[in-house]
Amino acid sequence: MDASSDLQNRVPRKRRKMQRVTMMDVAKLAQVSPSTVSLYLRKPGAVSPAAGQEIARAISTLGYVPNLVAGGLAAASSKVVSIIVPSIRNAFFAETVSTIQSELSAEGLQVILGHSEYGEDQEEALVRTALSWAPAAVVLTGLSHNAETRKLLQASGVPVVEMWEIGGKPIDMAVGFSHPQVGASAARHLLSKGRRSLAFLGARMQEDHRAAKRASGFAEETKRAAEPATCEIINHPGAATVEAGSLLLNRALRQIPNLDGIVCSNDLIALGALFECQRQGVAVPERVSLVGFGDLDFSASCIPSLTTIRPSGDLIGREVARLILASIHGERPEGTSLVVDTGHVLIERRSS
Amino acid sequence: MDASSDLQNRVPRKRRKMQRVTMMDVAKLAQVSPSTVSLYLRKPGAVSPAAGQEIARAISTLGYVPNLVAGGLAAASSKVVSIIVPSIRNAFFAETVSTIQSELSAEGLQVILGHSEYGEDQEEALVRTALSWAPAAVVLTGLSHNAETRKLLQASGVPVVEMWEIGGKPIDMAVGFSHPQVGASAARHLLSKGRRSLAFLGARMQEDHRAAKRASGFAEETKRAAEPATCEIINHPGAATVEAGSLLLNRALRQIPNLDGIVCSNDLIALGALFECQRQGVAVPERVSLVGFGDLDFSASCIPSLTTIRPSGDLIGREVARLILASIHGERPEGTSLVVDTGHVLIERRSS
DNA sequence: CTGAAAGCGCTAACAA
DNA sequence: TTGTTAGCGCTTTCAG
Repeated sequence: MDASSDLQNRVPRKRRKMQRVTMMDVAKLAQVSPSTVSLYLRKPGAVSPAAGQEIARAISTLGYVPNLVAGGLAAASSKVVSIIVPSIRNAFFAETVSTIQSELSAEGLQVILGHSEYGEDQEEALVRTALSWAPAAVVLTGLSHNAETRKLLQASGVPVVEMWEIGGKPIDMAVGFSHPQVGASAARHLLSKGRRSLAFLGARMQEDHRAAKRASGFAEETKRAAEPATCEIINHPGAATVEAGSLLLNRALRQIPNLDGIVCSNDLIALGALFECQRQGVAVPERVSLVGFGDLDFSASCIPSLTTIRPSGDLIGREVARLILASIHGERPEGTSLVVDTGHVLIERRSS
Repeated sequence: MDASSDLQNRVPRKRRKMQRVTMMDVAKLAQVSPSTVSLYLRKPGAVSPAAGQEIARAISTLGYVPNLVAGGLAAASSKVVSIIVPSIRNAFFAETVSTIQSELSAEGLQVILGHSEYGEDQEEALVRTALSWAPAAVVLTGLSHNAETRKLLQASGVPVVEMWEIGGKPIDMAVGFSHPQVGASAARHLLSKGRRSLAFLGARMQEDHRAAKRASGFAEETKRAAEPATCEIINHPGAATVEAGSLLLNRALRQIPNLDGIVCSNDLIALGALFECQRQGVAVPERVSLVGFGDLDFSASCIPSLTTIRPSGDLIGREVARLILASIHGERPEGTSLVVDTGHVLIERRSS
């Protein structure tokens, strides 16, 4: 009897749409109104201790799980933050995403992830779906986006953080560092070591604008050098992998007879170049100095250890999270800049 | 003038009240009812061409973006798939997540990401929030979860896929391979090379149950060998990094005098071990054979190239996506097993 | 094929 | 502090 009546009113006829426990159920059991439960959930201190206790009990006996979808609709802004990166497989972005996720989940925010594969139109599509979640914030990678993307975001009024790059006009906020400056630092380092025939080995630079900027910053600085030095930029159209590093090194060796200094657009490429040098009998750093970018896991351990530039994806992630939380809490400081420069550090090791 | 008006409409005073374009607006402009628009959006073929055209025009002139939050609430199931991995920084999971994301986004599903840092209670919390999105599916890593997690998931009725491991009873569906078998394959390979003093170098095995299973599969197989062979398992409590590989190798060298065969619980550790061998003057493969796991980017390029076992995170991702889509479309084949074994392949290279 | 109507579960004024 | 009252924007019967 009891069971069947229960069944009837909880299981709507057709779709066995699973009798989810709602806030209403909690309210009934706790003998308060639904809005009190809602209030309790959002600001536990705002309800009387007695009521709070009842509600807490009801929640746990019923196994209530709040429905964030409904909450998001009612509040006109869901608790999701959409992050769009070129690729999650990339260790840099994985680190940043991971950090952002940790920081935001502590505040009850969820992370929705998308990857654009370095395509601006892909990115636009992702922004579109992102926006359809009425997100609390959107995080993009870099400052290069197509016009439509910028327009959509601007029109939405949602806080936007562009990360991993500064030096242009952000849509809203930006956290990162200057890529040309990274290239310049690398160039200065090699020049200071007396290297004069330089090469920049990059991958996918037709799409990866940030890598391209590191390359051009490098080239500029070389031109500006006190002593005359030459510099060539070599691009591998495919992904930035260890394998690409090997290929690029061989091309550089062929194209530049006196090659004595190399900057790679990231440490994976540098590792490949290092392995290839070993294979070709090119002594590092005696004959050729090598500088990477990223300070990945292996960079300190490889042989010789790799001189590299650390951008700190972790710090970027933390700052992104901080800006997002400030925006959400309405604490966007008027006076303070909404562009955060996380800088970069050149870590000198054996390879140079 | 222009700037100030721009500012005004971009930064609403306090709460972003924002007049979003709704389906209603589209309906009005297209002179049809909202439900027709809704129908058109879900099954364009089901409305008359004339109406369809009007609606399409209205959508584009208005710049309408559907609100998935509202849709999810009404449909009682949102278009999100929640994926919970131990860590996104881990290249294996990054690859799988990336693949799942690509496959699902083609079907209009979003991916929400969480990482448990190898903690079962953390995982439970993530499952709780995941469920509060009324997700279309939930993806977990591995088969080890606490009782509460299993209960929550089971009670929810949401399709669940456990990935990267099979060999136990899944909550619902599972895609992966047997870790003990991976360990056994590695053991057989080394034994076949005449190696008799073996070591398994692993990291974080107190939490990473899958690595621990590879280790025990390895140990079992060694015991079972025709010729007598010894095997030690050495664990590094911290994360599985290149650095850890170096440390572990040194410990192994110290503990096992005649050490001649090593299996690492992943390629990062193997790379660190390789570097350390080079530093210590231990010839690979002459004195010690080395086998990794994962077939990461660098494994084919390093010196000597690394013998490793490829689990194919990509294939796992594709299968996970396939099962999810089948579940959602209600095509779960009764007869077919809901456990997919993606197997593993030993790739023999120079290090053994 | 199209439209009217009834919510989905929750939040946020506002009133009490 | 608590309860009442409206929706949030969409999907989904069910009629027409």
